[in-house]
Amino acid sequence: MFTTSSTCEHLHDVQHFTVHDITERLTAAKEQCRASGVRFTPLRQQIYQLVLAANKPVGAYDLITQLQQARLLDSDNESGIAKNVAPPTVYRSLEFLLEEGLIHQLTSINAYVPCCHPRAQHTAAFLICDQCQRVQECSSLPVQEMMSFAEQDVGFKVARSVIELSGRCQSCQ
Amino acid sequence: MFTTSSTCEHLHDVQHFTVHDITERLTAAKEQCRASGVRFTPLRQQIYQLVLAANKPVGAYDLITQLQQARLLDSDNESGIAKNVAPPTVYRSLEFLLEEGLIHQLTSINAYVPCCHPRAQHTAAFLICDQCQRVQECSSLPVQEMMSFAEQDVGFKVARSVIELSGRCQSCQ
DNA sequence: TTTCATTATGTTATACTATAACAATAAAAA
DNA sequence: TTTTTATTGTTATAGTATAACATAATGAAA
Repeated sequence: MFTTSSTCEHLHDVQHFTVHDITERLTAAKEQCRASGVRFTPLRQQIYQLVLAANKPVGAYDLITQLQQARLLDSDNESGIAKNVAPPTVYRSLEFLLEEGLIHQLTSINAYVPCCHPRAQHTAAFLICDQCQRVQECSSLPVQEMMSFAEQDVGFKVARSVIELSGRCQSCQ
Repeated sequence: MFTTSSTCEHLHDVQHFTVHDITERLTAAKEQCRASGVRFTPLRQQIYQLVLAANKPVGAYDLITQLQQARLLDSDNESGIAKNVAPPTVYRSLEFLLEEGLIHQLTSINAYVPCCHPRAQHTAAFLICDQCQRVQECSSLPVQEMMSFAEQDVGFKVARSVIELSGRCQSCQ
């Protein structure tokens, strides 16, 4: 976990967490939210957990399906009828998690992954393997240079960035 | 047109073409297609023209609307009833134009812009102004470095790239 | 030229992604 | 408690994109 490449200190697999890792992350997230005075509600925790537990980028509608199944198994529910979970429910929580820097959005594939270094908003690039679905997050030099190019050389004030490279990861070649 | 920044030889506004520029582009595109043995059909030309003429990134459904209006004005059409233009019609032509390298897709805003240097597939970054909608295309050093970082340092074989920075352009600050 | 194969476009239907608007509920503050 | 605020539920719909099959136009072969 938190694989550190020999050539880049800021390159990480964003998935394939152990149960222990997930627990750790959840605890850290709780603390972070408490510290910044925002509410890490059960729903938000649950969705964060689902994003962490997935071994690939997860879509909003995947999350809806999983939430419905989870609610189906709830002790309260004896009817066996799935409670409907509507899109706004997950999109709002995803937005919260994005704002807290706990997850990243992969715009090019309409999916979400955990942030490998939860902290204040930061720019990152993502390497998305078409084959194994693995995602590597990278906030190293070339990313910084791209930003400084835009801001310093071009005079462009960057508010949001989408830097996503798709292809084949090393182990899939 | 083809604004060249003093600090970067490969930074260009992708829009605001004169009528003359558009004609020139169309001619060049015809020649390019003829040379590579693909068919630059009237529909494809028309859609390319619409993308060139727009002074901002244009969405697929914008193009559908414009196509419908254009067909409404056709000499043949005396009924005054708009012929329906369905999504596949424009998506297929957009795909063609992308493959020929005549346009770029802006994934983060679901829109399309002309390529400022039509040629074989190339990697480019885009600076998208939230305010004036202007888009600058950039294939300069930082972009190259990002690619070489992925390929050389990480061993990731890049097939497609989405590099889009949104914010405020210099003149909008 | 006629026939055949290929490519392009038309057409219908639908899948997928995301948000608006308002109601109900739960938590925090007064 | 009462009031206020934040969160979640609910319904409806907007926006983006593609599958599948029919028709038409083009280019190549006979």
